[in-house]
Formats: sequence, C-alpha cells, structure tokens
Amino acid sequence: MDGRFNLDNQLCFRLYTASRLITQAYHPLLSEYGLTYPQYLVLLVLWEKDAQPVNDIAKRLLLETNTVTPLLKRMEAEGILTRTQGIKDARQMIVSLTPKGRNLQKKLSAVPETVGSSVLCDSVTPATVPGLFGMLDGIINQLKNNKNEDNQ
Amino acid sequence: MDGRFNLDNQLCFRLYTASRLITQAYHPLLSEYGLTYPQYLVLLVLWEKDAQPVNDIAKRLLLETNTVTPLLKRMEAEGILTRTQGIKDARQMIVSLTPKGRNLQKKLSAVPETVGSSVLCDSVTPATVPGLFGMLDGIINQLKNNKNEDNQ
DNA sequence: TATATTTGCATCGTGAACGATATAAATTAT
DNA sequence: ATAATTTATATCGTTCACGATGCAAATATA
Repeated sequence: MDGRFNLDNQLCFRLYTASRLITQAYHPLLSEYGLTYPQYLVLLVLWEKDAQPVNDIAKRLLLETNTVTPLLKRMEAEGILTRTQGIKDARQMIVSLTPKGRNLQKKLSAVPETVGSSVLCDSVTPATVPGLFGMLDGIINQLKNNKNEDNQ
Repeated sequence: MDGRFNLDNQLCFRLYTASRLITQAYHPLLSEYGLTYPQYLVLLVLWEKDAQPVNDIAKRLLLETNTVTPLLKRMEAEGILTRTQGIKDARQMIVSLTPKGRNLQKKLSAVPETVGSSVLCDSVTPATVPGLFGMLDGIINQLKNNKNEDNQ
C-alpha cells in the first residue's frame, strides 16, 4: 500500500549496493598487490600529486582524518608510502610515495579499464555515463552543502 | 596526461562517496532511535514481510549471512526482533519483529521523505530519478551476474 | 541404510567508517 | 608576551563488510 518504505524505491539502498558490488569487483585485481579499495583511492590521490599532508588527502576523498590516518599507517607498514612531519608546519604529516608506491601505478594500469568494462550494460554505456556522473555529482554536492550548513 | 587514474573519472568513487554521504544524512534521523542504516535496511525488509529466515534477509539486501548475523544479534539485544529456530528446518533462524520493531515504522514514517528531499538538486529531480534508478539497477544486475558466473 | 555433499548459520580476523575526544602546534586576540 | 582559539592529526570505541573457515542439519548418492 505505502511504497515509501519499499526497498525498491530507495535511492540510498541502490547506491549502497552498487558501491559494495563494484568494490568487490576491484578486490581480485587489488588484493594481488595487497591493496584494499580505500588504499587504492589514496594511491590515486598521491599519483595525481605526491607529498601531500593528511588533511589534503582526506579532503580529496571526502573522508575524515580519523579514517585516513590508520589507513595511511597500514600503507606505510607495507612500504608503499612514508609519513614525515612537515617543516613549515610541525602539525602536518606529509605523505609521500615510495618507489614501491610509484611502481604500483604501472602494475595496476589495467585496473580502471577492467572494472569500467565490467559494469557496462544496456542502461550504462559511454553515452549514458556522463548523465550518471552528473546526477551523482549533484547528489554529492547537495549532501556536502547540507553538511556544511549544519556545521555553521 | 593519462586520465584513467583521475579520481574525477571514476564511477566507483562517486558511488562510494554518494553512498557514504547519504548514509550520513540518515544518521541523525535513525540514531534518535538507536538505529544504524544497515539496521534500518533490515527493518525495511521485515516491515515488508515479517518472520523471515536469515538467508532471505541477506539475499534481499545482497549481503552475506556473516554480515547479517551479528547485525541481527545486536537488534535482538535491543529488543527490536527475535530469532527463533525454524520448525520445518532446524538449520534456519526465523527473524521476527517484536512490537517495538513494528512500532518503529510509525516513528520513522518521515524518514524516507526527509532524506529523499535532501538530495534533490538541479540534476536530480522527480523527472530524472527513474533514469538514475535504471542505471544503478543496470550496474547492480551486471555485477551480480558477473559474481554468479565466477562462482560456477 | 551408510556415506558424501549441500545448505543455513555462525565464528574469527582484518580493515574500513565515523562519532567523540585528546593533544600539540600554530594563530589570533588581549 | 600571555591567554584564548583554531587547526592538524591521532586515539578510542562501536558497527559494519567480507574472506576464510567451522559445524550441524538436511539432502542426495551409493
């Protein structure tokens, strides 16, 4: 009768499920190199720009530092990156790739293409993806703004 | 130069972020009643059809039983539901709502509307949501099928 | 009817997420 | 310059996710 509570009418459940399933699709490709998906995201950020403070990495990923710090420590223990105290600002920890961390980019070069092609289907094609990106960006920006308003 | 690894070109990062942020939007509404978002999902399933075995709940949410079992135990400890051994099949645990669990539906009646309206923006409107749902369903079904093929 | 396999659920270990809180360095105000 | 505030990061506790594994009940096979 009342469809408000029907799982099939829920945007969030779709996002939650799609996110989990696509992360699972990354798993076999990343675990070969001992990486998790969030760790892979950190690598994307550092390949883009090396030697960033924790805060910049967290902001780029829209995560809190209390999520990123332990993640970075695990990656440091794996020899993928280093964390060194900032010179200009002693509070900052500057995160830099090791050679091992840089080399992973070549080893993982097939990952985006492999995962990307695994989600293609009738309703998700090169033609429809820009529209999907636009809607997801809209949702993300909207929710980001709502959060900022609350914290004022 | 090579945009494959750019965070802004990644579908998964968008899904991951959108999922996290919208779950955060649920948080203040649900925590008032001591619920988490995955627990709310279990309630949606049980409000739809009470007295289901663990397996049916897990399948409906596309989760594994090793994720759902501890979650159900916490909800049982809160007095939201009961878990009783199946009669026809002694391996099954039948999960049923308590009066408290049923009453939560009235108390949370404003949640879908509240969260739903919080994501509306230029690119996400009642007119565009069906298209978004279709694409997310396409991705989910595609990845679900890929998983099943692997397990054969 | 024994034996083998499958099924349903649970346990365990690891790694996120995240709210709440702590701490020290930097900045601002007095 | 001293005190108050802000900022950058870290610690802690709880709750997912999920791969790996275990176990007992049910089913299939020999």
